[in-house]
Amino acid sequence: MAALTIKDIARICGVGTSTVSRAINDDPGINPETKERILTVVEEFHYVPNNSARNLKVTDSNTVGVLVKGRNNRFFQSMYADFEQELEQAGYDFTFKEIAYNENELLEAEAMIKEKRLKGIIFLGGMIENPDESLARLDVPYVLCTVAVNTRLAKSSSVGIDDEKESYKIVDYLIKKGHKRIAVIVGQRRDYAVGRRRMQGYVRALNDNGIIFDDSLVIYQRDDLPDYSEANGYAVMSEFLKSGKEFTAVYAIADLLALGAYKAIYDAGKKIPQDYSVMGFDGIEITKYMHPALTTVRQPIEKIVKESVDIIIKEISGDRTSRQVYYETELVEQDSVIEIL
Amino acid sequence: MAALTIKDIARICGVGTSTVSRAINDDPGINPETKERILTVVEEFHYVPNNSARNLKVTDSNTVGVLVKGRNNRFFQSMYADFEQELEQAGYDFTFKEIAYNENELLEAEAMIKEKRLKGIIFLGGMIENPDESLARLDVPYVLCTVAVNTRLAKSSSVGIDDEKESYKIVDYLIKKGHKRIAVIVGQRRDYAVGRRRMQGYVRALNDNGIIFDDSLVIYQRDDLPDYSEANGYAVMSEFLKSGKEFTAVYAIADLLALGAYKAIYDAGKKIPQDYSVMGFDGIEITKYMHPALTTVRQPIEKIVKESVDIIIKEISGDRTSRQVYYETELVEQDSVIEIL
DNA sequence: GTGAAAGCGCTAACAT
DNA sequence: ATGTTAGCGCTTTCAC
Repeated sequence: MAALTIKDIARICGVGTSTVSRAINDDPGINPETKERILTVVEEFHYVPNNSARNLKVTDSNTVGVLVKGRNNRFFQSMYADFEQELEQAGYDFTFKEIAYNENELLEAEAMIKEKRLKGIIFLGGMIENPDESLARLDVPYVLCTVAVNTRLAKSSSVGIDDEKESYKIVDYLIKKGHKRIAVIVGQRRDYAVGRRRMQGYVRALNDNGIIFDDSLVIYQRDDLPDYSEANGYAVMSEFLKSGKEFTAVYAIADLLALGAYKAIYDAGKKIPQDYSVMGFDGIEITKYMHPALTTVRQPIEKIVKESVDIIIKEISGDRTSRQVYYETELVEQDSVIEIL
Repeated sequence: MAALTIKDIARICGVGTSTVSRAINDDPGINPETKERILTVVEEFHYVPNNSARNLKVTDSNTVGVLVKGRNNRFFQSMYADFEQELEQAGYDFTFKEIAYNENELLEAEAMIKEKRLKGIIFLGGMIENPDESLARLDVPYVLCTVAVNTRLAKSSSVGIDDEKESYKIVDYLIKKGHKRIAVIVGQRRDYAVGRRRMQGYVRALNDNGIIFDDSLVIYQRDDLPDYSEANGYAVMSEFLKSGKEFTAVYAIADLLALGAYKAIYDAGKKIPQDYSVMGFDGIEITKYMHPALTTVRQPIEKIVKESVDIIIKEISGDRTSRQVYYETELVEQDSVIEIL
């Protein structure tokens, strides 16, 4: 049961290793009969090539990596199928890698690039500081897809939405529906990524509508529960309801938080939207199945993915122009918001 | 920007490659000063070792692989964190790999084993025919974790639940609550995996309680929608409701299907549980946040994961006894079932 | 404590 | 069309 190598197959078939290599890699310059004979043996002995050896040797991989910050993030996971499809259609192989929030995406990216000889890499999610500088040392083109950054980008391509602006849209919508006391479930206290941007949009919308910002309506996620989870939304909303603060609407900066908030509100014996209107952010599929269906803004993930792939391919093909593309979200009016007054 | 190799670092530091290797791998037999000097250079030049080369050379990996059948399966994803924790605690590295439903797990397993020099592999989910035979050629120990099989296992270790029995439990519970006309949302028409087993439990529970099986109450998932998804549950339940069949409870063989069914029922202007009781299967977290919270059976994922890891470690350590462990689910009585009559 | 050198399994020149 | 061979970048004896 010792692992078979290409040499073993070559010996068994009485051919050279390169011929075996040609057979298993669909190389054109090989006699079809020889090929078939070899493949039969490969099949019979269940020979499986060692990818490490192949990766080590191969110079021209044709593979694009997708490096996802955060395991188990439903929003990003909903994009995987699109990435697969787009990359496949463009003739690229792909490899996904999910890393934990506390892992360093830059190191991981470099490791992936070397290990798999990537042609390009797409960063999905997370927060990268000064990408123009920190990512400059990558050997291959990269695209930041829904990645939060703290600087204006010049050299780094990016695709996503403007979180501040879209957040503004939500709050403005609630205000237009007559809401003045709008609670908001934001990130953890020191969230400098999307949570912060969405919070900023909230504040600006209030200001523009002449509503004084009341920080007692700001609900921070707990740091002892998973970020952006139902459990976190439930915990903080339950607590907030107990505080007795007056409000007519609550805006959760992620749909799953809203789902948790729903339960907290029901537990308190209140009704949505009659007692409290609720809005979310992201537009994940589950919002349709919530009861009542959650009014939210939907990120155009198909467009975001397609553009990310388009850019990485252009860059791989030599066009190193960096582009920053922002898409608008779509306001999905469902049943969780009521007009008041 | 050409990729740095260990040779480059060695040259820069004026040492041999093996010394660099020792430095980056925390090898004990190295002068601490030399080590520090090398690591400084490594840091400065952002040298990242090539994992393919390392994997190729290394014989003793200490890595366990987890091969997941099905991308984006929320039930399995909820187990990842536990796997990580258990394996880490046991001193093993791990690597996850998700493959599509139509990919061959056996081939993929062999490739993984070779590429990463795995010490053992855990199959998560899916359906494997005749594992005793088909998996015999793997070079390393393996455990089937929540994998459906069509034979009695002798050589293959497995951990999971008895789907038939647990399904029986659910239906029996509904019957004890007075329900006689119980619709069931099952797998696609030719599902030979867990869907089939759960269906069998449904039938047996009816029989044992003297209720005649009525196949017009069996609702098959559509094959043009994702398996076990909210969308599928919604679509088939909507259709079923239109048919006007009489029933008082519906049992969905997966929680997400139940979530879809909820919406279908609401859309029809009916109430849960007053008009229809609903039960699910799996006990994923979201069931707590559904409205009303879904009564379901919860798979003891912590136990399942822990036992899987324990077994693989024992087998790796030389104890090749094969074990088949079945856990009971926990009936989580929430608010979606009402007693009738 | 450190360096030289062999070789992991494969692919890609280069011969033939 | 096929075989021989050189290395990809690393770890690991084995000398020193």
